[in-house]
Amino acid sequence: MEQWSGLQPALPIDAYHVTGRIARIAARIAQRQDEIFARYGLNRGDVGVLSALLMARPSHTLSPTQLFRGLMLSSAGMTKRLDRLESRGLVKRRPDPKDRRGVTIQLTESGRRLVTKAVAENTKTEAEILKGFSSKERRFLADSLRALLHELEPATGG
Amino acid sequence: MEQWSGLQPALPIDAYHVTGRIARIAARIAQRQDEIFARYGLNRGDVGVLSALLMARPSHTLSPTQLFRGLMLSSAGMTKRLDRLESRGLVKRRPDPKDRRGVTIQLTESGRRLVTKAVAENTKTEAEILKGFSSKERRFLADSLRALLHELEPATGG
DNA sequence: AGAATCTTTCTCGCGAGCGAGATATTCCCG
DNA sequence: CGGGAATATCTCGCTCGCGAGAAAGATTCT
Repeated sequence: MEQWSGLQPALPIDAYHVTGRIARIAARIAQRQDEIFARYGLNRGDVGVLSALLMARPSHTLSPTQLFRGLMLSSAGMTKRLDRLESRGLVKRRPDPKDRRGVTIQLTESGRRLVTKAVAENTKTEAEILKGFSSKERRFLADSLRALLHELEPATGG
Repeated sequence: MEQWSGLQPALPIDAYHVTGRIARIAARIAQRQDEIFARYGLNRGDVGVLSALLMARPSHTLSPTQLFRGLMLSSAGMTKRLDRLESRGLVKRRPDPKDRRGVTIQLTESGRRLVTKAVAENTKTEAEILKGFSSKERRFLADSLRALLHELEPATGG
């Protein structure tokens, strides 16, 4: 941190130096993810759904509502995504036994295998991005971003 | 899982603690921008074009190629954006006097007024996001993000 | 100069997500 | 218990951006 700060003269940091760069970085990361996931026939949204299900213990099951809220998507968009994923056999819709309006979305075994591979490759690639950062710098960055995210969505953590 | 504070040592930071948060923050910032710009009848892409033109001195003029490269858009997408903006009188297409294949896109006076207002309001809102950060923290964050962006697009400066 | 190649912009058709609203079910409260 | 409000999912029509490729003009090389 000191090493970077030392290089900069005392100019005030305007918000767009942060927000603009974040937008741009996010777009670049998204591009890379698109390339990687395309090798598995998936797009970023698909992987979002599948990996949310992968992390949902113990049964790899969530409701469409949980999914679209967690993934910042409309319910209409989620319906379409789930249609695509289900038609490829990566997830399975079942009636929710507790709520007859509802549906549960379960990751299939083939979905589990596919998303595991895609995520592993992406993780490897993302680690590259941070290779120039020390352990301390990473922690500071991650903590700052957590604070920023908290500013933007007070309810949740992450 | 995410309970630690910045003071606790020794937990390694995985890349997704950075990349995942950046993606999420970018999505939230985008949501806010969408709300603000919608009040002026604009979307984020429109503002990208208009503010690039606004910054293009001295004549507020750029080519479609400069625009779509700088804004990470396809040429097809840029054509459509420019169609929309031109039909509203916010920009004007003229033949490029130096290259008869080309076109120059010029911000109109009404476009200039509109984008100036929209950007001013957005800037005010974005400053709010960083209000919890000290001057040092802002600098660290901005510098880290610049380094990260440099990692992702080596050619350009951010 | 002429041919091959590159560049610039635009057209076409498609995919993905959104908002509005439909339908079925559950919750809340008198 | 019953009626209105809330919730869960889905359908429909729309917008936006993308990839592929067309058309016109510029550049390069011999």
